[in-house]
Amino acid sequence: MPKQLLIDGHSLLFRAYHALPPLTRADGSPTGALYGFANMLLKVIEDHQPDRTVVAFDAPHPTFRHRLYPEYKGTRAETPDEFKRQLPFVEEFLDHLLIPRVSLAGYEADDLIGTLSRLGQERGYDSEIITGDRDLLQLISDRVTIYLTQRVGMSGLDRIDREACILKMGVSPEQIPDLKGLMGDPSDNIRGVSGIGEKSAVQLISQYGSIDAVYQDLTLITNPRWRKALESQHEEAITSRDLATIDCNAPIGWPEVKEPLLVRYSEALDTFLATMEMDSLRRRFGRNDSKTSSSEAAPADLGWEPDEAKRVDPAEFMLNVHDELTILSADRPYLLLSEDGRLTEWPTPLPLPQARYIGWSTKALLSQLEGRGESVTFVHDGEIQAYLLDAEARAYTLADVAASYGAKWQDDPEYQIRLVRALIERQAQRLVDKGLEALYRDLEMPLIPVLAHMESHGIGVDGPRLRLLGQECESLLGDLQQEIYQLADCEFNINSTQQLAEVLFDRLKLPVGKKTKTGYSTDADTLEKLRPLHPIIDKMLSYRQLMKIKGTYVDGMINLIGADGKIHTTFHQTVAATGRLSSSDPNLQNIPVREKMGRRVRGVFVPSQGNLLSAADYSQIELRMLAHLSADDHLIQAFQDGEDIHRRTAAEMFNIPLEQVDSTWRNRAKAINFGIIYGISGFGLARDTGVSAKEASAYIDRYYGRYPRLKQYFDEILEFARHHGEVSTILGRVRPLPDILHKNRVRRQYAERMAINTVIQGSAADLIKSAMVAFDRESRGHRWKSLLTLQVHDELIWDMVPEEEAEVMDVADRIMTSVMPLSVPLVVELKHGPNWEQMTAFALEAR
DNA sequence: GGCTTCACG
DNA sequence: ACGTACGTGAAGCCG
Repeated sequence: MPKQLLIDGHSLLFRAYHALPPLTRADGSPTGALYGFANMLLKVIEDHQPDRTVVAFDAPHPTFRHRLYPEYKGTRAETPDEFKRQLPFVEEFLDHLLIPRVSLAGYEADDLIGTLSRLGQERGYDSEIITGDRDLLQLISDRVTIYLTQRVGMSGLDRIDREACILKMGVSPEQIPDLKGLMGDPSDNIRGVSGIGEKSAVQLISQYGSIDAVYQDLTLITNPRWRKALESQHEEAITSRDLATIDCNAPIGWPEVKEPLLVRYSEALDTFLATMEMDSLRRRFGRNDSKTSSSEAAPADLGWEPDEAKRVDPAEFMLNVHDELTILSADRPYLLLSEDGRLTEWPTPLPLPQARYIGWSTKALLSQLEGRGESVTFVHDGEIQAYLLDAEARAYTLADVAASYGAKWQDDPEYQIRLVRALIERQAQRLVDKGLEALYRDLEMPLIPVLAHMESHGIGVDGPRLRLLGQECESLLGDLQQEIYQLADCEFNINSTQQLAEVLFDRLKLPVGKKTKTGYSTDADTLEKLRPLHPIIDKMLSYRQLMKIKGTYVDGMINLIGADGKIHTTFHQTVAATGRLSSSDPNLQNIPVREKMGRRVRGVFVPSQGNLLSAADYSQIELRMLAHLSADDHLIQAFQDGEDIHRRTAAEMFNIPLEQVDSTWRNRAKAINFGIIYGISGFGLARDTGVSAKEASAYIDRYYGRYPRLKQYFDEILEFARHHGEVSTILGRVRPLPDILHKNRVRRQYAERMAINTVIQGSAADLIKSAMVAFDRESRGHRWKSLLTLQVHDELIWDMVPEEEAEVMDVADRIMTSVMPLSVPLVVELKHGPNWEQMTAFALEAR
């Protein structure tokens, strides 16, 4: 049965208006309600998958209300101005989506919705109605369902069918007008019978069935107060009931819906959203259908090409999808996918263990299968494909991607399997078109099982030692708390930045520093400046540090130790827009290392019994990558000479002999080198080094003076970005940069820094991922017991069998330094130890 | 759920 | 005159 979605426009807009903060455009005009409305609308369409959608609005001027009643709506609050001003935007938004909207002078949205549900029924449509107005419950039938918006928040709808209506209201849907006729409805200025409230009305209507039946014989009403009220207000009851009855015969026609897709993307819509400054919405549906089609955009010539020999003929590549022996198909629905990629049904043993499968979020599936001692080969993963096609989309579930292709959603496993296949096929073609198949097939796909193994192996944690560290923090925190209260001469919540600001800046009259959106900042930088002014600052800094350790690393991690005494992080392959991995639950890529106390957290990470931890980390990987990409002679020479790069930069920039560079100058040069990678600005550099902005700008000029090719290369990146709206890494990974030509300078410059940083950071990510895949391939022939367990951006860590270390690390070192030949040498530093804290450098025997 | 802070590369 | 360093994840506070 086809279904139509009927939306109560004002109701939804009001919900959005109240649920969201008063967002505005840069020029101050309000857009919060529009933004909320748009998101709710899209979500509802995505969730309900209707065949058509119509939005009904109350008449703009309810003067000629046909249901005659003088003060109709009189008690409703005045429509706020910001709300009214957004209505035209909402209408324009709907027009762009080609969603019909209806309104009619003298009629409320209720009547139009009632009429539309009747018209729909005549044409074979079921109706689902989205509203916050309970009056509409009277429309419920076996063909009509109501979804009520919640009173708080924006998400979540309450599905009301006949049974739910009886449960919620105490009467059946068709009895609602009679109920209102007795109890009234102040919000609609329906008076009802005074003296009869909700409880009484429900009792009367459920007992007698209707107002007419109640009045059939008032002597049957034994409650004298009810009888008197009913006797004296018969006319009132009838009028009120008629007022509460929705008119399903409003003089409107059946709106034509021309567009077969659920949500239609167009340039005009994109322009509209840009004007409204709603970039998250633009991304939500814009990107997948328009940008990718202009795909003659070649990846930037970045000086390094993927191995030509590894490239496949697109036809052969597509074969993986078409070869019905090897794929998951609707005829063989073995794999049931749910939203989060969880395996819900999988026969044992596997039907075709040698087959090559396709799927969605396959790392999660692999891990579960591994837990059952089975293994499969996935040749396609729709989530990874979607990420490579649009690294900014940020949501790649089957439902998200289906929606972006305008596909319908059905909560039916067999349908979803057909959908997976169709989407994977389509995305595979796009990957080929965009020149991304090598990155996809030779890097990201083979990386999936590598990550799955790392996750399932986990890393050992010394639980008792972690708990002990927690206790130590706790006792130190207790002391610090008392000292802080004493120095402040009052007790307050030290964890509250607001309360702390009050103590520091109001009570203690310390000078304020930078501001945040909500008040004065109390971050470590600000506190550091106040340190000499008051002894409380020192205590605060210690308190913050310990609190972080205890809260995030001790308490947070204790809960995540598995039954095997290990921690199993989750690596995310489709999160970071630059191509890096990320880690969560817990995040093992940000375990403290810089400060002494925090470092002790590292000490609780241990190898398996009898093993040691071994690590290999790339030295200065991003700067080396930059030297290669920019082909700057000076920078390349610096690395070829094997010097300390920051010292060398200081010497070059400040004209000091290499051996005379002291730590001050070296640190400045180091800050500049970092700044370069981040897409440097004079202000940012000044902020981080403490020199004046003017001085910082002068340093940048000197830097570019010394490394002229670098400046030229950055200009080339920006030029490319402006022409193509995206940049690419060394392996052709693409990041869209929609703001690169933005009229707002702040936004534009942010995009420019992203452009530069993404090429550098992303290329470094390509490199270490390549090394991981290559190492995995190489290690298969060796049957080592040592296993790779962690990746921290430029570092790999193994749970190492001591006897295997020399061989494993020799292979690792060789692969890491040679997997991607660059014009500068790659250097890997090796460390090992009994835990992650006490790691010492070691070198391999010369071979 | 947004804001602030802070841990890492 | 503006108002910025890049990329992440987690925790506590607050409305």
